[in-house]
Formats: sequence, C-alpha cells, structure tokens
Amino acid sequence: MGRGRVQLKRIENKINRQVTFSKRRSGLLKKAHEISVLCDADVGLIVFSTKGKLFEYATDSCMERILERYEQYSYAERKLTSPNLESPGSWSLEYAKLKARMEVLQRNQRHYMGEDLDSLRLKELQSLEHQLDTSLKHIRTRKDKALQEQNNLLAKKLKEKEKEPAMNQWEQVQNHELNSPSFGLTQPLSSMNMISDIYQSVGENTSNGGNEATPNQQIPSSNTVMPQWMMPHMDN
Amino acid sequence: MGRGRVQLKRIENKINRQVTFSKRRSGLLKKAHEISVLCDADVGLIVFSTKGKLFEYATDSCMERILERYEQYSYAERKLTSPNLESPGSWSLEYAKLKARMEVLQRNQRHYMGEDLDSLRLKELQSLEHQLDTSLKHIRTRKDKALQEQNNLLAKKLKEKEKEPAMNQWEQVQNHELNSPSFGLTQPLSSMNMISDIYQSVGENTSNGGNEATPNQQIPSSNTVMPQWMMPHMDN
DNA sequence: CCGTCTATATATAAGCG
DNA sequence: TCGCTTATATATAGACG
Repeated sequence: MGRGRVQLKRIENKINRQVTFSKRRSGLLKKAHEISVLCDADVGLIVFSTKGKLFEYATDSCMERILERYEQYSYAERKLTSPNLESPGSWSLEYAKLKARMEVLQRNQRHYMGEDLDSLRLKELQSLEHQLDTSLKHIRTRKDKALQEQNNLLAKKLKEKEKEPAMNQWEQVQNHELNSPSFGLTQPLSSMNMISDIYQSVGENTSNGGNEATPNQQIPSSNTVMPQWMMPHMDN
Repeated sequence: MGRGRVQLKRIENKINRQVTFSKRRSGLLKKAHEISVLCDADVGLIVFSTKGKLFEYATDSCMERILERYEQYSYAERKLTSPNLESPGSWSLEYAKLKARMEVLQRNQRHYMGEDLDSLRLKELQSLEHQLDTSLKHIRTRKDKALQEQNNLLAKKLKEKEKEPAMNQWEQVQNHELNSPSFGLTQPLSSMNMISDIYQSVGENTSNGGNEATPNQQIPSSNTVMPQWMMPHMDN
C-alpha cells in the first residue's frame, strides 16, 4: 500500500522495518478497534516488536477478560508446565501463574453454576447463556443415548425372563452375564421417565449456520505466502 | 472503505454486521500476519464474534507462546501474590497440590461445556443436566435484569441529551471524560467506548443511538480526532 | 453463508524537512 | 526518530447470484 508493492517477507532494512512496524501497528490497532465497535466483537490483540516491546489492544481495555474467555475455549488446556526446573526463582513465578489460572477457573466454575453473576457484563452473560444452552443439548443427547441403551437392555432382559419364568435368580444372572456390561450398575426402570425430558427442549435457539464444527481457526505458519484461506481473492 | 463512509458505531443491521464482520475479520487477520512477517514481530490476535465464536491468529500458529510471553509482562508486575513460604521443598508440594486441584477443575469445566461426557455415568449426567438447567435459569434472570437496567440508563441518557443539544462534539466528549482504568502494562490504552461513538458521527446519518453505556471514555490526545491508543508511541 | 464486481474510502511506502 | 505529503496499493461497503 503505497508507492511500491511490497513482498510478504521480512524487511531487511532495519530502518524501514521499524518505520513500517510503527505505521502498520497503529493501523492494525485501529482496525482491531473498528471491528470491535462496528461488529460488536470482543477483540484482543498483542504485538511484540522485534526488540520485545509490547503493544496491545483489547475491547473495553481489558485484556484479562479476553484472555479468560479465550482460555475457556481451550478449556484452559494450556500445558501445566512441569516445574522440574531447578531455578529457585522460577518457582514462585510458576506458582503465581498457576494460582492465577486457578482463580480464573474457579470463577468460571461459579459462573457455570449460575453464581456470582454480578461480575459479568451483558455480553458475557449472553455468551454464557449460549454456551450452557449448547452444553445442555449435548448433555441431554448423551443422556438420551445412555437411557436408550439401558432401555433396550432392560427390555431384552424382561423378554428373556418371560420366556423362562421357571428359572431361579441365580441361573438368570449367569445366563445374562455375557451381555450385560457391568452387572451392578444397571438402573431400574424408574429412571426411564427421564426420557421425556429430552423432548422438552424444543424451542431453544439453535441459531448456528451449520458451520459450527470448528471451535477455532488454526493458522498455519508461513514465512512467505499468505495462506489461501485468508485471501479473499488475489486477482486484480 | 467502500461505497459509503462508515461511522464508528455498532452496525445495527444484523445482516450487514455479520457480513462486515466476516470481511473485516479476514482483513484483520491478514494484516496481523503481514506485520508479523514484514516486521518480524510476534503477534497474537483473538476475536470473538457477537455470537461467541472464536477466531484467532498467532505468529507461528502458537498462541500459547504469545500468551505466555504476555503473561510474563503481567505477572512480573504482580508476582507478589505468591505464598511467602521459605522452605524450598514446600514449593514443589504446594505446586503439586495446586496442580491437582487445577486438573479437577479443568475436568469439571469440560463437563460444563458439554464435552468429554463419555466419562460420566447416567446419574452424573442427570445431575449435571439439573445443575445446568438451574444455572441457566439464574443466568437468564440476571441477563434480563441487566438488559432492563441498560434500557433505563439509555433512556435517561437520551433524555438528558435532548435537554442540551447546543454542545459541540468535543465539549460533550470532555464532559463524559473519566480516567481510563489503564490496564497498566507498557501501553496505557485509554479506553474507547460506545458513548463516544455516538458523538463521532461526522454529521450525516443521525440514526438512533441504540447504544450501550460504559463508564470509561475516550481521551482526545490533541486536536486530532485520533484516539490516544493509536497515537504513535514514544519509545526508546 | 460464500464468492464476485465496482466504486470509494483508507492505509501506507517513499520522499522530504 | 517524527511529521507531513503524495502517489498508489489495498481494503471494503453495497449489491447481486
């Protein structure tokens, strides 16, 4: 953008690189802010210059919120760094980090339990609602499946029992042991009424455009060319 | 950029907002990638759509590394939180305990997100379902309350604005000015918020200001209209 | 939702003080 | 480094399939 075209490769001239960095950085921050406002998106942007200086932008000036939210997605799966390092100083740092993440998780958990909601903003409440709604669907589906299996199993047992009513209990057990997974755990028929619950969740919003399969978009690294998925089109 | 100028305010039309989001998002990711390559910078970009979907870009596809680095900046500031235990051996013990609790929490979190359900038994599923159902009720109640409050606030603001239509743009902004709760790292990002957006309209479209109210305010850095956060940085 | 096209608005590479 | 100007390269709003 400017007098000359530019190759997507590291700018060798140190001066130019610094100048370009400065200009593009502000452009990037500006655009981050714009999309945040225009599209009501939550944005977090972190930039380290070559020299290691930090620049950042975050919607509502609160990077913490963004990062917490981000970690929810990767369910804070970030590697629990093994502290097998000997450097004594690193222990307190590692401990502090872990503790901080712990607190984040605890807070999240309270939120998932519908507690401590006053600390959340509207957007976060909506997001939480949506998340739980989705979770609940998964859970009900899973429960449905579990119940169905058990249902079938019990029906089968009942059927066989009717065939040979003369058998005593011990014999029956022995006969069925091959088929029953984990004998002691089978639930009585009473739990079957739960099935109806599954069908109660009818009018819930499922607003996803069928594209929800990917939880996040992974960017492949590339030192020269723009990944194609990122390029709308490269004609003109 | 395009057929018409655009005001820096939330796009009300849902369709347009979504389309713009999609376009700008790829633009933003592209630029993040470009500055990363051209200027040899480390970039981490996180974007949540209104609906809560996550998009991200990270130099070398490793957000983790970026966040790690970011946190070093943060935690360097508040390392004081750690327990003041002196015995060297106790550190590893404390760390292990914390880690164990952490893992429990992580597993719970996954369950709350409707993941990893295979490890749950029927009773646990039912319990989880019940818990989430209850949570959802609380959350929806809280959300409704928040919405109501916001409505009231906006109505009040609108009313006040109608009372004093004489003020010019800057005076209004300055009147609303508060100290931004600068997040306290290298860059004291002043915040920018919805309210200021109302006044940023260049004087064309006077569409309704269906906007949210956030306490912090944009700080005019000079006689330019450029927000402070994007002003050139004076560094070494 | 995704891709295309076109007119315009913006971003920015270079050059200069 | 810093600002400012200018010529161009890009990004993208709006419309359509």
